[in-house]
Amino acid sequence: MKEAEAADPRPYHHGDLRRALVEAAVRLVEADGPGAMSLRAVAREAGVSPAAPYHHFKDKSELLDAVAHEGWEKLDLAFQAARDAQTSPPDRVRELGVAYVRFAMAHPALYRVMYDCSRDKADMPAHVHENEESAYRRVRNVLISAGADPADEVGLELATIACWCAAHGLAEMTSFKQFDALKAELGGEDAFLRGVLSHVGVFARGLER
Amino acid sequence: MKEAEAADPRPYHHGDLRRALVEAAVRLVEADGPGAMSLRAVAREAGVSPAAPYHHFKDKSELLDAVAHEGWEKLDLAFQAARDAQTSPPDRVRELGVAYVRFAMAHPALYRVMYDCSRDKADMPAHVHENEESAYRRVRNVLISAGADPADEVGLELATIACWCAAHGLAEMTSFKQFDALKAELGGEDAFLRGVLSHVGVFARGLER
DNA sequence: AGATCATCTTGACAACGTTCAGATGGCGCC
DNA sequence: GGCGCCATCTGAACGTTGTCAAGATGATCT
Repeated sequence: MKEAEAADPRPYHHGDLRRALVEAAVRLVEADGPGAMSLRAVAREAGVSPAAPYHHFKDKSELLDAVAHEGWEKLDLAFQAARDAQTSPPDRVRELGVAYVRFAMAHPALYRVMYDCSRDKADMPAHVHENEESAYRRVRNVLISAGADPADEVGLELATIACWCAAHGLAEMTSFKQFDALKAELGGEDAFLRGVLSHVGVFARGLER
Repeated sequence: MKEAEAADPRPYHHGDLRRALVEAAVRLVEADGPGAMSLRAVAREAGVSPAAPYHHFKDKSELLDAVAHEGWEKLDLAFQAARDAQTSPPDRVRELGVAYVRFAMAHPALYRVMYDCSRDKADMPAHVHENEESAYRRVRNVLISAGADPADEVGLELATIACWCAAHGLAEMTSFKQFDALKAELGGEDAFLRGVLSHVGVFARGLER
């Protein structure tokens, strides 16, 4: 085979399996859900034998890690867009949250894989992925540019975590509840998302103003 | 076999399989994680053949539904305790959140199953489980007793959703990040949880007071 | 007692993850 | 330029899983 699949160093025998496998995996995950993604199906899709993937990934879970990595990169792209939008800094925090939830709604299966992988690697103490970390930093920086005090390490971290939690919670929630009535009443999905994200302050009642 | 397993109507042949299966399933899930729970292992644990469960559950997923149901009931118990605690109504909202997260931390695998099941049944339009719904109502009622306006349907629902999202997000987060440094700095886990839940107000900056 | 019906077992099937011995072919070395 | 090496891929196999169909078992009702 001399297909010359337009890969930079034109590395292997096949063209560039590994890349082909990851792409096939992402496609299958997004099409039929994470549960339906079998190693054999991925190999089939890529046109290789069921054992071929084992020369590029030690495990099925390592393939899923690669899929998750792809997801974090896409999320980072969505963040970039929201961060560059021309809104006032405080609004930008909220818009980042909206962008996050919209990403999860656009790629529900991918989103699930991203978090499943994080969970399964939680045994290592204080381990963080690069991409996961970069997304975290991005939120943190927007908070600072929105007026948070960079010197208050603890407060800043708590705020970042809180943002993340609310956005992640809402993202998961919208994946199995439609809230159609609410959305209609509020005049659209965006209004709904902003509404929820704005309202989380209820937890703060009685503390911290 | 005439074991007479102390079941109310002493219903079946075996004693009360179904109950035994659900309990074995919960045990296995909590012990080795949701992924390690196989139908055959559950049957083995209960001392029956691999096909026996199919007379009580149409699917593996239906067994998992039962496990999830068990989980929602346990969560409801934890809520009950937090709701009956002698705290001022506004604090009670936050303590409900803390109780929720503590439940998730105490039963991480069960918690995961609860949400995986909800997700997988999201195809039905506007379908809600009874237990899921009851937990939802409970939060809503505490919000009302904490001073929320019961007449403002939309606002109340948004607030309930927001509480839920923040708590669920934090619950998931703590399942794969330890936050040990932060907890130490704040003087304990409870302080950490309260800190995050109190801080979610950042999303509200620029909107809603 | 004898029939009925839910309950449980046996045995089978396809699909899966994973492994291992061997085929294949591109690359550097002489 | 020929040769050998080693990464890459194949084929076949093993054990396990979810699921199903056909038969055995035994409690319950008349």
